[in-house]
Amino acid sequence: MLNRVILIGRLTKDPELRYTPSGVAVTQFTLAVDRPFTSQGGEREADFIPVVTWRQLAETCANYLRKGRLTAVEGRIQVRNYENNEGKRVYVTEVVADNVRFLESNREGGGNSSGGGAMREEPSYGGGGRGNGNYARNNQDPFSDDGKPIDISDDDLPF
Amino acid sequence: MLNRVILIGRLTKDPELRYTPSGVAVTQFTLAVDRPFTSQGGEREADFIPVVTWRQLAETCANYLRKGRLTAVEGRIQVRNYENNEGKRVYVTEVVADNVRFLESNREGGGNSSGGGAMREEPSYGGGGRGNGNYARNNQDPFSDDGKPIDISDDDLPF
Amino acid sequence: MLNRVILIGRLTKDPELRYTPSGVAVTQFTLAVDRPFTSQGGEREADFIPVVTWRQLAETCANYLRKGRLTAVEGRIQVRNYENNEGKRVYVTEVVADNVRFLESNREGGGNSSGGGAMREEPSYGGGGRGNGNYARNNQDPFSDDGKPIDISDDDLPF
Amino acid sequence: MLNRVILIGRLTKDPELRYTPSGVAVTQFTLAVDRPFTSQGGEREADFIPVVTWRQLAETCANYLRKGRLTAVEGRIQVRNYENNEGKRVYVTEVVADNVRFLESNREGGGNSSGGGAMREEPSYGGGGRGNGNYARNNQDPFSDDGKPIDISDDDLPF
DNA sequence: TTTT
DNA sequence: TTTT
Repeated sequence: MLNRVILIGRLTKDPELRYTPSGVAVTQFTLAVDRPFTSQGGEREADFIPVVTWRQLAETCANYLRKGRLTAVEGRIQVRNYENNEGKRVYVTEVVADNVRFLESNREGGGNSSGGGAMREEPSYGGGGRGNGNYARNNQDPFSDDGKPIDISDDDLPF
Repeated sequence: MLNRVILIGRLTKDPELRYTPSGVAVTQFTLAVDRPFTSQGGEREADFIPVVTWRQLAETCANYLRKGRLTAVEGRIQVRNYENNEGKRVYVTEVVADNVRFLESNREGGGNSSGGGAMREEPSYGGGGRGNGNYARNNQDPFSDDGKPIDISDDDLPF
Repeated sequence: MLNRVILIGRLTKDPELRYTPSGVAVTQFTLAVDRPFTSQGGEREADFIPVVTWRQLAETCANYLRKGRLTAVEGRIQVRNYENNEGKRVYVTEVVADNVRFLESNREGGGNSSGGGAMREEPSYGGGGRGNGNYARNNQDPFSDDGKPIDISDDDLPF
Repeated sequence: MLNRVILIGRLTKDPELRYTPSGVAVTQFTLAVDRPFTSQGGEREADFIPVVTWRQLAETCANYLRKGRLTAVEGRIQVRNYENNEGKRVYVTEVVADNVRFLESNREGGGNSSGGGAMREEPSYGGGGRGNGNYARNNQDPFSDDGKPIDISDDDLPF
């Protein structure tokens, strides 16, 4: 009934913009979120949390986010599942973002530090597809555990 | 740097209380959280989100939560991984709760509706283990995707 | 840049539906949110937090919420100010809700306990006014500190 | 029953560290949080939200936060009230923080941009007072509406 | 009575 | 000036 997540962390890589078959933009990235404590043995001090954004927000994220940038994400936890090529059901947990805040502007080329852009998704119930439709089916998918792309289809559209 | 989750949903089963080898109580359950929208084809309208609680909070949850109860959970997303029996690294995403609210009291036996108990974890940095130490190694683990118990060890203690 | 609030509490009174001069529905109510601890002297164990909802969500809240009902609210903190009749600037802090969950359905008349309704605001940027326009200017306003209605005007529309 | 706030904004002034009569550290500051939209008339595009921190967290905030710094705050909404010098009950709404993240390190003197410190409050139920006890009773209080200090006393301790 |  |  209620499902809300807020994260602040850093991108582990540059984000990856793709399009569904019907041309809807999707951007995925992973946030490294430092834990507030250290483990006994000193290991594992961050969680690596997959994030998905859709449509206009996806395009803005692809344009402005880069590896290492401090970023705030608001969204909800989604557990989707699909059948992998061995016929096994695989569960993927990710955060579907509806609000992303760029806490660090780009530093290269003189580096303004004037705040950082921002974006909030405006839900478009039944809106038409955007984007150019070139679905990068064979892209490396950082969320797949077997190095194969996850089939992101229009069925995965969050609304 | 910041990792906060708030969920309201219903338990898919009775919670499961176990103990780590050193005797720390752990309770796991899954929350079914209805999505605010319906999918095009009418399928998949809830997320099933695994939740873990530790120590005193684990024992309170095991005592008071039951299948179907409406429950609020506050915590953080954790991504742990372990090697399964085929030598493959498996990633487990779950919510480590530090606050659980029982939004429905028990209905059986006359059913008071007087509010419902509550529990907030008091972090005990370096505190001693509680519980009786009988680690139920062969219990069915609802989080495992292959029907085998996940090795929950003291390394998984969140603080 | 980010402003998110989640509350679970009980209504201190029935909600109050009004309309702005241009006919936009507004519903206000106060949530009593119990604190997780008791004060030394045993006093003050709840916060009383004013909540505002707009448009369709306002109408749904007015229809379904009642005094005493357990309710979850998601929104943002807003600090507005206005000049009172003594020419003094008064600051009003309230939660502008965009998501309200009814955690208890109505009990009277046989009492189904089958979940409770829910509502999420769909932001309508520049949308037309709804409602019948009868602005109850002389209604008792529970948020006013002097028994006079706070001038809720179209300037207060959150988007 | 549940009361959670997360804010990202900038300090409007340097924070102010004081001590209660029994020597407990308190730091107050105001966060300017930009709204995600602009008003019709172009006015009021930020909320100015008062924040209070206690004990160790208060001292860390006083040490590291400065006017203008981008800062994340996690906590709960608190509505306290006191009687002002005209015998009138005044209501003060503020966020009691238990987690503060410094999203910008200090820029002066070469300016590292290496992440920023952080602090999470460890609740000390019934713990003894810290600090040196010099309660600055006549300090200017930024939260007072009449230029007089609000009586922050040990009764206001959040636990 | 405010931040960038 | 409050809810259960």
